[in-house]
Amino acid sequence: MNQEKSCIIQHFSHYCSLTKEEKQLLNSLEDSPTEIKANSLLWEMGDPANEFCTLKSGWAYSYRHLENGDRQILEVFLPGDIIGLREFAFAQRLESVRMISDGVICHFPHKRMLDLFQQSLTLTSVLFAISSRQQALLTERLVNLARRSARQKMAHFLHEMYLRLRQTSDDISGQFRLPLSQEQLADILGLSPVHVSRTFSALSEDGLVFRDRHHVTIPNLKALAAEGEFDDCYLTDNVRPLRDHSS
Amino acid sequence: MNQEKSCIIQHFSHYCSLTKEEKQLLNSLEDSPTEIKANSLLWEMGDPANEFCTLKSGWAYSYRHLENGDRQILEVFLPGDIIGLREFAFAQRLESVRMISDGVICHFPHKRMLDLFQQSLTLTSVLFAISSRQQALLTERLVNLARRSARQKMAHFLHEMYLRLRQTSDDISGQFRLPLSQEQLADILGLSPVHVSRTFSALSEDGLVFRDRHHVTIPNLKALAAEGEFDDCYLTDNVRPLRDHSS
DNA sequence: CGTTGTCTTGATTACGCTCAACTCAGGTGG
DNA sequence: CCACCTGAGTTGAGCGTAATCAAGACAACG
Repeated sequence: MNQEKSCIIQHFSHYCSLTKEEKQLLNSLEDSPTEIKANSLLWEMGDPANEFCTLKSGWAYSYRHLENGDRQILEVFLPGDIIGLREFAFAQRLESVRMISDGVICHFPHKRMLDLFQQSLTLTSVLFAISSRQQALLTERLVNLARRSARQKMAHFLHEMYLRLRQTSDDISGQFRLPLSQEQLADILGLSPVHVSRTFSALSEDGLVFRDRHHVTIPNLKALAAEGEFDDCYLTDNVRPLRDHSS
Repeated sequence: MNQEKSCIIQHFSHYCSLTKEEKQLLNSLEDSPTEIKANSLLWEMGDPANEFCTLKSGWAYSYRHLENGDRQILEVFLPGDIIGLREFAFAQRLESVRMISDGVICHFPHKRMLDLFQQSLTLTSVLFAISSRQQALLTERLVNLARRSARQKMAHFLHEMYLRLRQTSDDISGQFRLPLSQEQLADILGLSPVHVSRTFSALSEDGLVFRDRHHVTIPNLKALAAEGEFDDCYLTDNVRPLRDHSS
């Protein structure tokens, strides 16, 4: 197939084993890889929406601005993720998307969704499953934002990021790079940057998380999970591989 | 077709005009209407998930329990809504669902999704669009919970409910029945029941919302929108009717 | 070595929570 | 018909978590 393993194929393969034809179809969708600089805007709320993107490398986030100048980050995208899936039903972007680091994205016009729907029942199901998973992440973040203390929010978020990173990179044994400023963390967690700093200190004092610049160490994953009431069922357990009749 | 207009057909028709065959297919999916009592549980988190439901009449909500006994309500479902769409990719329920009022639901096994995917490109697209819209609602609630004051949360939520109700019931000119206790409102908005009461009083004093038991009056919709920074683009504007090539 | 941006630390403030008492409406039974 | 009970909603007092404001530390970079 392709020398450099397509990351969208890798992503889809998490859900279901794919036939050669399906892989080819997916490959053809990921056809225009574009390099993109850290901190640059993919699109802004209100822009016309007629494609989504797959993130081949780098990190990105979607966010919304509020009238008082606050900003809420909605999702953090990692390599392999699909960006803008949510806006399939809309003519305009509902949220802005910005790169965190340098990266490569591929464009995927909404129109071609219909090709995918027509040509493969399996891929249709998988795409639906991916959308479901994104919703589950969002729901979890909602609960996190609405109901938990600053400590719990931080603990939960760090745990989630650790698990998501471990799913693609092979084991990283309690350590990872988190290329987010404390201001960005604040915008994710619904806190002030100042309080993010304090919360990090507090977690550190209790030996739950250590951090040096953007390098995070989690000495005891279970302890962190307990602190953040983290339950990974929305991330891992139950992702069900749906199968085509014909496969 | 069907004497009593199927509410799922009505729902789908919002997005796209449907052929006779498509309507028949949809009708066949909504095959086992079941009466269900107020306050009864549709399912609980952790239950096996192999179907979703369409809500023919009555209100329902999905929620999550937290360890400290708090509860977060994730979504409020109105007649015509699809419940449990998010869990398509999962083997277990990620959230519990409970009826608010007496109602009627129809079951729709996940397996039959594949029939739908195979038989109609249009319906596949519309289902995707419905899922997108639900995500948009969820995202909006997330921003609301994370970043707004109690006043704004209330204002925003009431405005959203008003618009959603107006989309199905014909014009209700600033008044509607909101069959939610203040405890339920608190669980939706991430507030304490006590503070919901205070916030209602505050909004009342400023003439933004009047309320008698479960009857809500909004004298000035624009003022309420301003208070809650409400922007309806996620609800109405941009829902794009996607069309099948063949139609 | 100075500049810049990010992070830290301290002091003060405020929004919403908790606890508790009270009101009120609706329902029940004597 | 009235007395009582119950559950929802209201109001007040005090408290706590996190926000805000402001000053200082620190690292990276020119």
